[in-house]
Amino acid sequence: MEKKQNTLFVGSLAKGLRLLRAFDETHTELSLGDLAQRTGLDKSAVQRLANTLHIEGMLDKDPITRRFRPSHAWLELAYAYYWSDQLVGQAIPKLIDLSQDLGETVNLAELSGDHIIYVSRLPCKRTYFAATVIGRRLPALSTSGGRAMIATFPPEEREHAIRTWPLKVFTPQTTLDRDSIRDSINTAVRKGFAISSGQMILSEIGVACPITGPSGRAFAAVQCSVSAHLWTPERVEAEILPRLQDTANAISPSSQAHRH
Amino acid sequence: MEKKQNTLFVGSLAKGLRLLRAFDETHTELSLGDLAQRTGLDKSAVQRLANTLHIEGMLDKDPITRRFRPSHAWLELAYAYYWSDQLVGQAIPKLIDLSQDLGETVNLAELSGDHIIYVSRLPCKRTYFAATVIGRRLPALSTSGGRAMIATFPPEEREHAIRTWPLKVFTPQTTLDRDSIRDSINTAVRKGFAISSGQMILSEIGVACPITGPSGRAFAAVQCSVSAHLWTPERVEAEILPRLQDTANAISPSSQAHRH
DNA sequence: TTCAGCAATATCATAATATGATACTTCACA
DNA sequence: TGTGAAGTATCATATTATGATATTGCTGAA
Repeated sequence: MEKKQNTLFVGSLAKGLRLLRAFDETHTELSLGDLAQRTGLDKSAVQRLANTLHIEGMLDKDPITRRFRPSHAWLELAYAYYWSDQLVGQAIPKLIDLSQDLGETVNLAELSGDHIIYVSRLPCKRTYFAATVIGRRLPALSTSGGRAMIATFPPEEREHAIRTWPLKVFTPQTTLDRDSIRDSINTAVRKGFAISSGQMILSEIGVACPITGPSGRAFAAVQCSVSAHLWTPERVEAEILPRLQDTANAISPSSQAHRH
Repeated sequence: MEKKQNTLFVGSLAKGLRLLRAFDETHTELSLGDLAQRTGLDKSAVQRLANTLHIEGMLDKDPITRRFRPSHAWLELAYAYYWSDQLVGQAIPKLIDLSQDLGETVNLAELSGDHIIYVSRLPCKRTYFAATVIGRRLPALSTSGGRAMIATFPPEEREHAIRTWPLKVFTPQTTLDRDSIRDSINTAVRKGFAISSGQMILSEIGVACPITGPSGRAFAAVQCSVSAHLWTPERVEAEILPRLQDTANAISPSSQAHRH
């Protein structure tokens, strides 16, 4: 079978993780066959691995359909994550204040490679389900939060990100033109925040401020989403931005190292 | 080494999962030695497994302290979980409405064995960090949500739960007396909701309504927490309960099977 | 600076463990 | 009742994980 590098690598464990990652927003319930297909693993291997994950409580098994689903243990992992991320503990009370103050949806996003990931979300109004779920990963270049963070990078890195980081179409308005993304980020460099419209969801305006530590480089951002039917970018800048910026400034990451 | 049952069980995978579970609220950053100690695994095994988890992106490694931490992938798993749990999608918009309406913290709890697990939390006021984190598991008998659910069980099962399910002290007011818990649950049977005081946090009042499907048996509950300094149980029942109950009734689980 | 002590990392012969082909069973649907 | 697809069980084989040991690198004390 495929030889995975050296003796410090446990292949069976890696394969088991592939089963877990086979589940996503469109694959919520998978049979053995589905799992084999999605992971590219042998039928017997999937059988054994899935059985192990089931016994260990990582997968629920529907007794009638025999299909597997993520178990509550997946939420327990998120629980452990939250305690390990100091920034979240720092930020949560201030985000609550902000969301109550603004009456609009407030998010905490962290940089995760070339994507952002929503770590905390406080919905204040009905929105799409996808806008309420934590753990969502989006291309950093396409989000106000990502642009706000990239704007804090040194120029060469900034340019490298603009040139090479991935893009993906979400709405007809999603910008795939890297030059206009560069303009947007340059504006963020000057102004200290980023605004975007309709990138992820049509008629949605996003505004974000970076959370910068002593180094000046941001690994996280506070973001606010509002409806373009009720707001204009100008009003967002006038009414939302000041408090958003105060909140971002008040959340200073404690001195310890950050994930990269 | 320890022989784990049959040939349908992949020991290495199970061991890898043990590493993941070694992280919790008080163990947020673990060295190889820590991991070996907490999992009871051999030093070499831990080295290989942790290395694998790191390569696969499940553990972040601090380059200077060499210690491991949960990675963003743990949130991605939560993300996948949310899409797989139909109840959450059903409930979220209604919970948002409710929290805006009440101006108080609202939670969605599901039954997970003999514990409840918080699946969705909408904090409206500053609270303890622990009260904002999803994935928290608590003994069902000690929470208003758990009692509300148990109250929907057939009498024998109810009694079995009251007699055997675990209890744990969280505050000086946490009830360890199963007779008084039985009283509380019996009240919930009659009234259709449960109220508790100071069980998890001092000076906190919790009120919960079960979410019942066609079978009449609940696997989830909507719960609201308020400060005992500002509320009395009577006022909670008069002012919060009606809207809480409406919300719980409006969230009917779709017909598919539930995790057990 | 040197040294001691500890933890992380690398190596390797061994056999235990995962492998995957195959056969059996169950279930859904015709 | 029959057919096919999917889940389940078995087993001989050698690949893969094992864990003892050696090496390296780091931290703090002398």
